[in-house]
Amino acid sequence: MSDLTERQKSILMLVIRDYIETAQPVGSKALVERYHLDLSSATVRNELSTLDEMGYLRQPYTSAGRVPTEEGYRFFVGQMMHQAELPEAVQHTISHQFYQARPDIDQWMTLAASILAHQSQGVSVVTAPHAEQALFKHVELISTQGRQVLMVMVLAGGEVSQQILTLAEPVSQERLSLTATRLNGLLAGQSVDMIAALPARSDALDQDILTLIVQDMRRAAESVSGNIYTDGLSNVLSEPEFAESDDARRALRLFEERSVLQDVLARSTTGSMVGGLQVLIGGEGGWEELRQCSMVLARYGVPGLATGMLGVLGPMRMSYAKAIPTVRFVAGLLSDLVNDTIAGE
Amino acid sequence: MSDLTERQKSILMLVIRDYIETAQPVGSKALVERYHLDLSSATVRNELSTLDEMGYLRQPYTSAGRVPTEEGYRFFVGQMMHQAELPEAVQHTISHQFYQARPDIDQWMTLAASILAHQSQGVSVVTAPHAEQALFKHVELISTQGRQVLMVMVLAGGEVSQQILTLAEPVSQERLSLTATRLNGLLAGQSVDMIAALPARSDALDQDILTLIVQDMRRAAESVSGNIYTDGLSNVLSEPEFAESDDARRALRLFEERSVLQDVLARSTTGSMVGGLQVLIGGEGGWEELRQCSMVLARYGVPGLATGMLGVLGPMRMSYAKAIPTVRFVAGLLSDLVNDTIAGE
DNA sequence: TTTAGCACTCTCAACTTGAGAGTGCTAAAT
DNA sequence: ATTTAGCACTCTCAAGTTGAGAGTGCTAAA
Repeated sequence: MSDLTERQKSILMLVIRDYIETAQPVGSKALVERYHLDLSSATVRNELSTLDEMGYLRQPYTSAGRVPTEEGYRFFVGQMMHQAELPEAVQHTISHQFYQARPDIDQWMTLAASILAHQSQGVSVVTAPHAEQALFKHVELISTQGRQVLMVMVLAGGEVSQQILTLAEPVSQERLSLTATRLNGLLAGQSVDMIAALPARSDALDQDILTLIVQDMRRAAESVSGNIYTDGLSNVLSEPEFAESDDARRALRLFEERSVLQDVLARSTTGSMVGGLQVLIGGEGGWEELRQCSMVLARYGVPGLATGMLGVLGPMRMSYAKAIPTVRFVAGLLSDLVNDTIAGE
Repeated sequence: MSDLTERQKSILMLVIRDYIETAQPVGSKALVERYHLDLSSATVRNELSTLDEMGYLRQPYTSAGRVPTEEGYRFFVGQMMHQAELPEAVQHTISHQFYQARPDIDQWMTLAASILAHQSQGVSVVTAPHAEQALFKHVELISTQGRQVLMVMVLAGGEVSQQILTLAEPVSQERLSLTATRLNGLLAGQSVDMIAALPARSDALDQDILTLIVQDMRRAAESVSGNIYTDGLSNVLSEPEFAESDDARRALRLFEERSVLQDVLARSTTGSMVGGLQVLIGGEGGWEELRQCSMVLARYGVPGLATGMLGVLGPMRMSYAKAIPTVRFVAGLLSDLVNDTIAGE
């Protein structure tokens, strides 16, 4: 399939680049003029026609200009993937923002989403780092009032979950602290399954908390990540392909009902993975809702310990030239942060 | 201004109700037919013309039907305010959802936002309950690795904040726990200002943590609330008045850049407050971005201890008949939950 | 006070039209 | 064997044009 002449390649790239900029079908004459090609429009026309037959381009209607097909975009991305690098100045600005931010996972995630959205002019998605296997680290019990207790649990990897529980009868803060200390000693470093397999505790309070801990850990394990951070949703509406309100609505909905999004991220180990990045074009993999969209995704973090995903979603003709290097760079940055925070020195 | 005859009132109500449903200017003939009035269209025409002069209605262009003015909506809402109640069946469904949800503030907020958005077909906004004055309750220090420490702080009222800090040199978990215990004893129940005024601690670690605690409490105090929960953003796009993409974009942006939203919520003690609810019509109070919008807002919680805001935003012709009772009911429900969780038995 | 009748106004959707851009093909030129 | 010029043809899109429909205000009669 890749038996393209050099000239064909460069024409194809130009067509796609032009279409990404203008969102207009691009014709032979315009191409020659705009890029000062040393060819006549007729020659270009012949080449376009060949590329059309090969499936890289198509005409939205008879005698209109050419528009890239999914195949075309795939070729384009393939070329792009290796060359693209973020300008150093931009790299510095971004790094700076991260190291200046308050050292808190929530802040980092928000910042990452914001940067991705701004740089790529698309919609960004970031999930918090998340351990494949939840390991218990610490629990804290804080009496708020009467029989209400706030339980704060920390997992190895830094995930924190909190929950309010109501006890059968009031318990003093001292007793809660003792219970917490006891459980911390007992459970440190254990996995959910190990904890679940523990023999029942004689103390009723211990047992209650234990049950809750297992519940919480299970929940933490099953969700890709409780929190998905997004930004740039309003960018969707500036794209001409979403001017027809109905498509835009569906896309927005996708982001509000996180479930679909979780699915996409979870299954995204499939697909063509190049250089740690993954580009899904036209909703590859069967997401009806994303048929006109592309995603640039990357996994970041420390494999086996704690990883998360991040990426950019945009129309098929999104600016890959910006999205790809940005996603790559931010993924690297977050990996470093996770590494510093969680893994070895 | 309110010297309207009964007939004028009922015609005005009908016009507005009709316009809210159809989004079309409503004319005299259609009005008579649709609501089987015992009047001729000519009579209605005269009344409409009077209402027009009084400033409750206006014509978008010569010889078109009538459309409500802001004044008109205000009248409509005034009438609505007292009568509207949520059907019992719906009340039960909603309560049920709350008591079935996991007892966790985050869950409750998300649920509230979701319910408001669905019921009102608008965009919902909910802020977490937040104490006017931050009182320290508890701090926990958890060593994650090397010199990295996770600090989890709980305020009276249940707000939890977490932050990662890097120490100058590694410290053992034992020493961290001791420090936490010491600080907990020292600071329990104190306000930021009291803590800030404390004499410097001799122990360097103590002092570092203390500084951080003050910082964190200050931050918690100044933001209306760190987290603003929203839902139903995609509903914006289904409204015909936002079909022109540019307005919709601006509205969406408003919700992404939380800063403006915070402002609106913070300043919203102004405005006509009836029965605990507040209805802002046409961006009353000078928010250019909200000129075509209305908001139904309520404060919930335990005054003086912990309160939050919740509300619905929609086009000026939003369904007040749904939004008002829903907001009122959910506010009551959340107040109960806050009360159960935080305040006295 | 209410109503019928009438002339008038204005919008909106449907249709028409012409310019512009683009194509494919063929035959000549390189 | 390529490349190019020329030409007839196709299709879209934006700009007018038009007519039906809905609505109004006014006047005069009930």
